[in-house]
Amino acid sequence: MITNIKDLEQYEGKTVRLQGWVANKRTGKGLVFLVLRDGSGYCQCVVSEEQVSNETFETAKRATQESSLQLSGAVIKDERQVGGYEIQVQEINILQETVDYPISNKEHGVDFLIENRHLWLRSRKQWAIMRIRNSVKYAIYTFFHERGFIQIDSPIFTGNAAEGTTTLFETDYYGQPAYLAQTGQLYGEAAAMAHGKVYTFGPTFRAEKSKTRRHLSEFWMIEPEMAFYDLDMDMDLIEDFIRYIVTDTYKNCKQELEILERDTALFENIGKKFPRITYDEAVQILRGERDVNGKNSIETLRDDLNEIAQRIGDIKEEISTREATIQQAGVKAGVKNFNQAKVDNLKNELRDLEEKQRNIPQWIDSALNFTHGDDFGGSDETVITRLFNTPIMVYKWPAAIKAFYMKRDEQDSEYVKGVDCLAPEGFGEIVGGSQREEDIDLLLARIKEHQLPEEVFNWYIDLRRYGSVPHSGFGLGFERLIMWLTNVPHIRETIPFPRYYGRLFP
RNA sequence: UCCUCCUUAGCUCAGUUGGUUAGAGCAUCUGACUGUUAAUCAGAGGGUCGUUGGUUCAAGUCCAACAGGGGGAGCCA
Repeated sequence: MITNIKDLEQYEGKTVRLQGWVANKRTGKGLVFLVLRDGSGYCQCVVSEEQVSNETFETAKRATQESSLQLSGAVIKDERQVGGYEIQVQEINILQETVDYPISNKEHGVDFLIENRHLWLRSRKQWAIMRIRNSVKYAIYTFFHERGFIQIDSPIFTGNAAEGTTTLFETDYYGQPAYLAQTGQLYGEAAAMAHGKVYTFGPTFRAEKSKTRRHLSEFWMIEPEMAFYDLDMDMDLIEDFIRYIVTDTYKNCKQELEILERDTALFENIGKKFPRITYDEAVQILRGERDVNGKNSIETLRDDLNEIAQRIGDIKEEISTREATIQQAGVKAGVKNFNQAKVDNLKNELRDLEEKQRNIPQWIDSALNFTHGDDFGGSDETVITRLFNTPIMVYKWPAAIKAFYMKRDEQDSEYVKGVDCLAPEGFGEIVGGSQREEDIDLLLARIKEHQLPEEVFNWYIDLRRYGSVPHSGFGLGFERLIMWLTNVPHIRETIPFPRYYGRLFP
């Protein structure tokens, strides 16, 4: 019988049989340490020359990184180990000896790793990220199921370019043009009129030639839609939803978050009420005209700049000291190499800092000169959310920069009842939502204003023709959410096989 | 589409104002070491410096074009 590594605690002191792959190997005299992974976890397996046959010991020495094997041995409790247990090996049987596995335990560049994504998924951090992705997906289903929502699938082939703004993938659909869906929202609205509360959760496609760490061509979206919900109810739901996901992840993915070295401040602050501010207030905060918790956006940025300049000075000094050491006559090879490695690392850090040093003045400039009525850019969102330690809700947006289906504010018709939820620590937008326009005449007027083809929206307009009700919803980018929770630097790491501009394989 | 940076060993990167035979760490192989956590130490092998053209006595280094990639803007989740 085969045991999973995650279940080892049930077998302390007993002999078990494991199967998996060699994640890492270290050797000592008369000893081989194999770190085995089996998909469920990691476990160090010790092969001692004194305790096994010569044949078994030779086999252990032959086991290279990523070789597949089966082994049996006794389960020993050992607090020092990652899973808390290790195996005293008795027998090993190699299934396949791996030669020249491309990914080592040392650092690699993003491009190389993406090229080897099919193998990279085996790595520890990637393993943790995919498990969190799975856990969050399950939590999303649970959250909505517990609240009486029905999960509804929207089509992937659509005939209309929904909001008319973004570039879509065009394809041939039995001789007529069709587009890969960029949102399921309009279909969600139709389903909400059938079920009351629904949500879609599926892949969406954008053909923008974006090359940034926040964009994918194919990504997953969660889009709830609720009949008889106004904007306030929508915001309440967003807040409950985000808090539920974050809390659930903290509770169920402890080991994974540890592997990823995720700062836990987010999880400790998530119980606090999310501040709700209007777009106008957000603009004041951005321009530095209004402080948040005693912090001013512009001053914070200037402090950052000073700190960076300070650090750059320190690094340059350390580099010249170490280089002087290397230059000295009669320096031992070990000392020389050690210092050279330090210098290389420092130079890398220096490059990152100098990039920031170039960027921050632009951020300050963008913040100070922000024009009321514009949409926030990436840096603006960073500047605002840096001042908060919980997600924030920005609502009441200028109508001109939002989609045609958003309902106008009754008191202030230049604004719409839309909301963006921005994640803290500088992360930026994760949710965009709104109350929808339910009046058929107003909706028709908006479609005209936005110069959208009315014919393709006929079915959508029907929803206002027959029993129209106030309703609201929001959209959440699944990968953005995972990126925020795991704090990985690049969205490409949050999906098993990323698709983005220029990338179709593996 | 625009701005910016990069391309040197299997991987990550040094390589100064152009100047002898191209440098390191990791990985691989050999050896040393009773317990390592990305182990460490000693040694060995491993290169058409992205491609093409130009300047020069001499090009990894300077210039041009092209290709590939990173980051960002726009757009967005």
